[in-house]
Amino acid sequence: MQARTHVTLEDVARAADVSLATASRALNGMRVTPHLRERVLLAAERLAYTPNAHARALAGGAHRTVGVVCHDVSDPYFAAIAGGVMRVAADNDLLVMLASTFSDPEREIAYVSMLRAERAHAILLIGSGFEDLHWERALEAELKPYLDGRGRVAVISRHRSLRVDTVLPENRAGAAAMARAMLEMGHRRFAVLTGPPVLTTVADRLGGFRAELRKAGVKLAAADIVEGPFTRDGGYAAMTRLLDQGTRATCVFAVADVMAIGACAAVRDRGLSVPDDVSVAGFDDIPIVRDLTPPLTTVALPLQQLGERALELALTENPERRRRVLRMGGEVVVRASTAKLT
Amino acid sequence: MQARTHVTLEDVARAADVSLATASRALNGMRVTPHLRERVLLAAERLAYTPNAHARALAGGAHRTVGVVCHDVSDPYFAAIAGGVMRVAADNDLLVMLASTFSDPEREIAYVSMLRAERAHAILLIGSGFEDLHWERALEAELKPYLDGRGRVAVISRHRSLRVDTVLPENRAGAAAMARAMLEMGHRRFAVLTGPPVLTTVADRLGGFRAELRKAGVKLAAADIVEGPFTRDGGYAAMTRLLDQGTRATCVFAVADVMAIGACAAVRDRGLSVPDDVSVAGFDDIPIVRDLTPPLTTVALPLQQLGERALELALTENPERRRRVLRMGGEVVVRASTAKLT
DNA sequence: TACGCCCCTGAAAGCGCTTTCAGAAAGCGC
DNA sequence: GCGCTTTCTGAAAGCGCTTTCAGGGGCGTA
Repeated sequence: MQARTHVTLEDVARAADVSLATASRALNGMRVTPHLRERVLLAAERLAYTPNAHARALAGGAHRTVGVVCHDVSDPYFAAIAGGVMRVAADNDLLVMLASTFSDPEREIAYVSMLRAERAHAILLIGSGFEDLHWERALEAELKPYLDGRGRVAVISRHRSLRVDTVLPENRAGAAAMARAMLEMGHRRFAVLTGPPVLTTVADRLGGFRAELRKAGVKLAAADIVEGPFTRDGGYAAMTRLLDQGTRATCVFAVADVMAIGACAAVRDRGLSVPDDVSVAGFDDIPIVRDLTPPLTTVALPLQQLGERALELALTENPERRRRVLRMGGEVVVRASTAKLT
Repeated sequence: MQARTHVTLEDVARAADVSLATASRALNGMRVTPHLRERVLLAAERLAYTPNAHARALAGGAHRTVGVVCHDVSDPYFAAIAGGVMRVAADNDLLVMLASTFSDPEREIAYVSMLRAERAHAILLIGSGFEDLHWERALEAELKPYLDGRGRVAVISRHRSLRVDTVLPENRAGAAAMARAMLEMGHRRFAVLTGPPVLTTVADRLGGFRAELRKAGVKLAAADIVEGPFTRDGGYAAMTRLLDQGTRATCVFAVADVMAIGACAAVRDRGLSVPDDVSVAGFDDIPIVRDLTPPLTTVALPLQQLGERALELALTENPERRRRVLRMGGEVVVRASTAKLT
């Protein structure tokens, strides 16, 4: 698209018979005689002029672009968050560059590098956060110019040492609350369907749940923690394995709703019932879960708001240059996928 | 982010004690004495140099960026398509600029303009297509530089006159097939939950369904076509209205799965049963619908592939400069949300 | 009518990179 | 060892825009 096919400011200036400088000023709303301004605007309109964003950015003009990195836009969790980001972006006339890493840390770094090359105004990392200091160092190095500046990065997830503004879902507390809720409902035998443990999000949810059980003196056998990819099918497979090994759990906690959905399907496919034979709980409260049968008990996160707040955070100056942390969500929503044990 | 905080090629060249030109060549893999190349690469590494994508684009170098415009990323339909786009983008080292219009045609045009300003390699319009020639003219004007070039635009949806490469879901044929399937199951009284009629996608689905009924001599009363926003809640509200007005339909066809999901909820909330009291069918086959109870009968679209093919289309040269049209999907998948009428 | 001040316009520099164009260095044959 | 060709390197010219810096015109004041 770099062919001679684009109208330039010079073309407009010539058509309006003014200098380049004047044309630029007219287009950018600076003081120009109304008469000339009109001529320029008209010429621009007639020629269907679109300023070259690259030239503008290069010359130091405004360039309204933000970068967002997530695992997978097609996952309802990220889609919902992205929805919030998009809303704020639209309100601020920002163009969003979205990248899916498909959970590959290398790709995450590569994308951040590309966003840096694009000189994105702000960078948002959603659900990043790997339990890997080596990786975090690399990310930090990549993010350097942004970190030095005035806080134009925000993350949604916990990072071990990265000093950036954070919107933190209450993963640990939420999972703990879920454990408490299930204990109160009389459950004593649990199983957990977990995702890749290198993700801090997973670690926190699993950790919070376990800790609370331990506090209550309830054991969680290693065999009852089954790991799988962070997807519907991952949940299905994990639950199937659990069933295969003849688990005695009465309550299964999946660290993400999408996994819980798969788990429910697996239970049903065995001819068992949720919640009569086994209670299933999830995490996230993605929109669809209230329309399932039975509707899913889960830990609610205000997903759209997560995205909104994160972008707002990245967009507002941070004069004190201190890491701002916004904790959100974490309430247990009990629906019909979990039953009281009598 | 335009402060003096970024390392430039000049810095690298100086550090490596070579000229700018040599540094550029070394970094871009052109012929340079191995000895010098290594020095440059090392210097670049040490300084954490990231080329300025704007400068590069401006100077005519490669700039790997594509623009995607959709209604709302958080909608499962678009999310799934976007997933496909992301996959192909990742394979091609492309950065994706994603914009949500929230179904506002003005905003759609504004975004295309921004993408044009960014000199995006390719532009993808997903589910665009308004039944509004005035709008289409404006869009065409905005897209001009891309249309003149060698086919770097693709759309997923039908446009009336826009001459661009198209990945076309079989909306009309799919809806017709659904009508046939329902007729074969014995239904004779129908209702349709429809979206904004200005969307060609909606028009085609509604049109295909109606035409097939008419062909079979089955009437569809105007009162039995209820319109609502293209969302879960829109479907819920529409179905509620239908129920309120005492519809006698035995089968309700929603022009989108998300609406069908809302419709099912509305039916249940009335204490009625899907499919015993009323059959519900949708369109799209978004991933979640097979996990609903009952699983949703729908017209299947290979959503992810839609996105993949569209981007591939936009990325491949089109020497003959003819509009390429790829028709996809449209098979009826009968699940348990629809019942035979005896 | 003449002088000074202020605002507006135009020329030009530069943002960071790629690429052309010569010139320098190196390689070859005789 | 000389002169030619063949590489490879460095200087410089843009890419399209914003912005500084003077200069010029219009106006107010005496």
